[in-house]
Amino acid sequence: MNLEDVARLAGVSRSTVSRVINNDRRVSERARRRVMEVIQRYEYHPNAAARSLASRRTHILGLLVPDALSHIFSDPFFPKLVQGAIEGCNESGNNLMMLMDTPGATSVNQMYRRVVRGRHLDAIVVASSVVNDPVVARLRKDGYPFVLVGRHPRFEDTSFVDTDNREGARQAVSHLLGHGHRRIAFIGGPENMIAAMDRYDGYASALSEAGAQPDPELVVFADFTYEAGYLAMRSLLPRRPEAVFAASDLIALGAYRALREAGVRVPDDVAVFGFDDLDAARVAEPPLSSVTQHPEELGREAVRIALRLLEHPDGAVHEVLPVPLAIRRSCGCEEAEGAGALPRQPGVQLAGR
Amino acid sequence: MNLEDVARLAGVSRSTVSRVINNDRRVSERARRRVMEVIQRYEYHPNAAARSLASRRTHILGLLVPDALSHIFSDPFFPKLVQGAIEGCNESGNNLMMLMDTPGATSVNQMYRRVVRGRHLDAIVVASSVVNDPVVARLRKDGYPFVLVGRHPRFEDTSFVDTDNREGARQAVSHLLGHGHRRIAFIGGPENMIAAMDRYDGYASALSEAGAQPDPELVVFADFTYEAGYLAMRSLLPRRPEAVFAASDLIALGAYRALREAGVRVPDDVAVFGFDDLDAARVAEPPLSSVTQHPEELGREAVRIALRLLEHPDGAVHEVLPVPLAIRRSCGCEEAEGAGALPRQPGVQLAGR
DNA sequence: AATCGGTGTGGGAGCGTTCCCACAATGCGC
DNA sequence: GCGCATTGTGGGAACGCTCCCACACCGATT
Repeated sequence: MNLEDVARLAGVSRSTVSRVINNDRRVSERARRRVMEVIQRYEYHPNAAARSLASRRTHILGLLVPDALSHIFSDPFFPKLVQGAIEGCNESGNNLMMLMDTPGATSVNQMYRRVVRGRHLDAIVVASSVVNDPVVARLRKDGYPFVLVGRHPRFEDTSFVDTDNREGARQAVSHLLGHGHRRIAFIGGPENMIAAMDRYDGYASALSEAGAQPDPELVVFADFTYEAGYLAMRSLLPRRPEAVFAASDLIALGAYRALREAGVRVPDDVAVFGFDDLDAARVAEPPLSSVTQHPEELGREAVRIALRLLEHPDGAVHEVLPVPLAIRRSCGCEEAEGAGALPRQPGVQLAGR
Repeated sequence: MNLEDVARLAGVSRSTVSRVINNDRRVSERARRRVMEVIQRYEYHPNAAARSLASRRTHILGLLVPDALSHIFSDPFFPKLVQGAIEGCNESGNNLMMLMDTPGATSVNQMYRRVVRGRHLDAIVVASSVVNDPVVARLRKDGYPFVLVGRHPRFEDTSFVDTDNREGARQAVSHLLGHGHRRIAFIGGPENMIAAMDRYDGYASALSEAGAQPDPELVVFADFTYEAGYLAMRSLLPRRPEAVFAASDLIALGAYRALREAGVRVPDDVAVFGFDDLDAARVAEPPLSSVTQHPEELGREAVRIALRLLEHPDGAVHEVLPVPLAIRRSCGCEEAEGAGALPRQPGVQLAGR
């Protein structure tokens, strides 16, 4: 079943059918109706390959995520980002192709050749977040349309969406300062990740607003993981911080563990603030105050920007998403009623079989 | 840059270049060398659309995951599955397209039309897991190549990969029985999920091997979530179980919470066994014994089977992956040295900036 | 009555491959 | 020296669309 077949069955020409499909308005109502009828009856759908070949548009966007070796998929950030990107594609009639630099089998080089130079994609969303990703430079050189998730320090003319990491961190630390804490520790992510450093900058800027400055003794750069948070907190304990700002919830939860083992109470002895607002923050004990970010939004917006880029190739778009604080008990606040506690009613089905 | 250009530059015909690219052996060594040189120099890569159009192969596989409304992405299962599927594609020179039935925007119907009938894909991996998924019936009717992640109770002639849910559950419960427990509770997943019911069957079969049978009082069907586990455990507490087999680690961790709140010690008062062996199981307190499954393997194998299906369209493949137990402390065992405890050495960088 | 812009329609060319058939060149047995 | 596989090569047709140009037809303008 192809265009020609539909045309024959509807008694019109190939061109007319094509116009109907592409919503060209220069088609009589009568012709349009007859074509639509045939299309409906035979469940016709134009062949994607032929369409791409003729129109030079594949309606496929790529999403490049970091290599599998990293613990990247134990953090819900990427899954949510993927979900948002798929939604962004669905709402615009596009498709999402996953690109991942799996170790060994396919080098990023091979993948680049195959996918980018093979014209498989209309544009690409790069969610790699490491400062010196060679892919970015290459995409720029090839003039390939792409959008970054997470800003890039150089390359002002490159489009990106980002969470307002700096401002979120600043607010969180200001909040801790508001509780009267002065010795506020920082447990951060890898120093080669822009988002991680932006959060550090926010921490430093909140302190400086209060007339203080970061105490190197109270600052640790680690990984965005539970284990790293645990170890970092253990190393910080002897320095007697009054509060801890963790650059991710996973880190904060690892810190919880170290504090619990040391018999230190949260928030009474040490206040804790996280970043991400994962589900796990809500159900932690005590519920973890955290900076809210929405990776789904990041994904969805990145796709939208990529699509806009195809229409207006010049004109870089920079978009920064807001980061409200989710205030719970771990910072020392009384939690608002129902803000996150577990429900008390069973509401689950109790049954044998 | 296209085939013809390469041909001209190499002083051969279009056909010869095509043969070189497709590893056809009927090419002289001399011609092959000259063609390869040109390809290398200009970084030529064949146009995907043209290729698909002529060869009727897109080298794209689809991965259909359940709709976004579900909490599906807070469980690491799907992310890992996706990762495995990407690896499977990369190692075979294919690409992975994500398909998700996002609510509203695009109905599964539209997506089906666009992607399946538009010949966008060579085959599709269905990871939906609900018994009555209408997509499965439709794919069968259309004779479209597809592989299920998770077995399907009907449709014996449909290929699938699955975790050995029944056997994993059986072994876990046998293990608990081996510790001398008799009143073993079960907290399961949704009753319309095959995997969830397979785990229940394993539970029941372990009991029956021991001459017992499930006590309806001790069986709860819930969701694969932390909250559901928490609520289910609360409802079970009055029934005084000696042990609990949770059909997922998230459930088990929710149960931990309910037990802790009630002042019940694990494993001293109640032993707990989970399913999945998430990272979180290893770092839980006490470390959670769990049935190990590998969603990455599931994804990778599903892709391999899909590819095999393209070569041999008849001949359904059924593959069931083994599920070793990860024994830790929550079931009452002494944990093996280093089997999962958190490291004691800092090993993180301590620094200001 | 001749001219004009606007609207709907049809058909040819082209997108960049693969596949098939034709054919030249080579080596071999007789 | 001839036929005859075997090997390497070239070119046409096809894949199923989109895009562009040509043209028929209409009512309105001169």
